[in-house]
Amino acid sequence: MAIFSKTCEYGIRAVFFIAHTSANGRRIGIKEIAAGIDSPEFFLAKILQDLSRKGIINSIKGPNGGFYISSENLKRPISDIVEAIDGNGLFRGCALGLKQCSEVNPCPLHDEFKAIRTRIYDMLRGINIDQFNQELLSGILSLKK
Amino acid sequence: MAIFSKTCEYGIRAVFFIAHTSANGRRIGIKEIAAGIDSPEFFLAKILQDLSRKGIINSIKGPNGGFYISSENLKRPISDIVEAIDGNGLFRGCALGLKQCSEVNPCPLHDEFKAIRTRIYDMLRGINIDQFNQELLSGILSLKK
DNA sequence: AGAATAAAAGACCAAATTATCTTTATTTAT
DNA sequence: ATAAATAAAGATAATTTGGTCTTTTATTCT
Repeated sequence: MAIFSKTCEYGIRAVFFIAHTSANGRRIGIKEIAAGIDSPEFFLAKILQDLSRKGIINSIKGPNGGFYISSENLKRPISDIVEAIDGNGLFRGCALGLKQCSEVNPCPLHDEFKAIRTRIYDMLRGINIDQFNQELLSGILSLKK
Repeated sequence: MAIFSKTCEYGIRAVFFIAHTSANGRRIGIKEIAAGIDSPEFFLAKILQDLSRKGIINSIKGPNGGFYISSENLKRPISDIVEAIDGNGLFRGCALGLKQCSEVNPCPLHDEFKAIRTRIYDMLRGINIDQFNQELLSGILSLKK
């Protein structure tokens, strides 16, 4: 198993791509995004519709329309995208799927994973979308396979 | 998304349960294990068959048969169970699903996740099944929901 | 107003995961 | 030998995830 679902992988990549290519209010269409991050177009459309409905990204219909990310949304941490798509299962809940697992009734892996979960959460919450723009622009980072 | 698949959650819980209840060569049947860890019996049977085939746990058919864990297998790290069931996707590969992601061509989350993946792997590799027995016996840890 | 453009929404399909039930093979005890 | 116990293997079904296509709605431009 991977860390994120396919949906979430595509979602994060698309958000970075939109932020990267549509800086200063310019919009970008679904076809171009899908090609840019190498994902199935119609599937990605569903994902972006969902993120748009949830207010994580922005969109406008019609000619010259497309997806973009408002300046407020650019400040969102990556954890917002992950939580919107995959929920908080990566950060909370028991690694062994036990409902009663807690501090007083810990599963065998409870303490070990507590630290790791916190670290993942802090990391994803500590960086926002905008922070990657410079690095993407300077060509250090890559979004395509 | 959770960290492990359902299959893996049940698998780990079952392995702990077998190790816990069948110390010194005693065997335990699938029904008892399923009840003990609160998992669907036939589904768990499949999982244990698989782990048995892969040599992670041991089993014997017939009267007084059942599952057990040899002393060598008790020394296995938890990572062996995870790798046998969920593969190494949690430890290796790109968090964003990019095939070309690497040190020289890193995805935006590459460095952040490198440390976390390593930590998860080291943790799961650093503790073996046997180590939990004492804690389970002393009642500190819990396997049932 | 009408045509063109683009996302939103809805219907559908495929594959993987999770789950259940039945039959078979192996071992033990009588 | 036979019966009983038990895991292994096989078949099938339900659910979730991943993916595709078509129709509708909103917007813009002429």
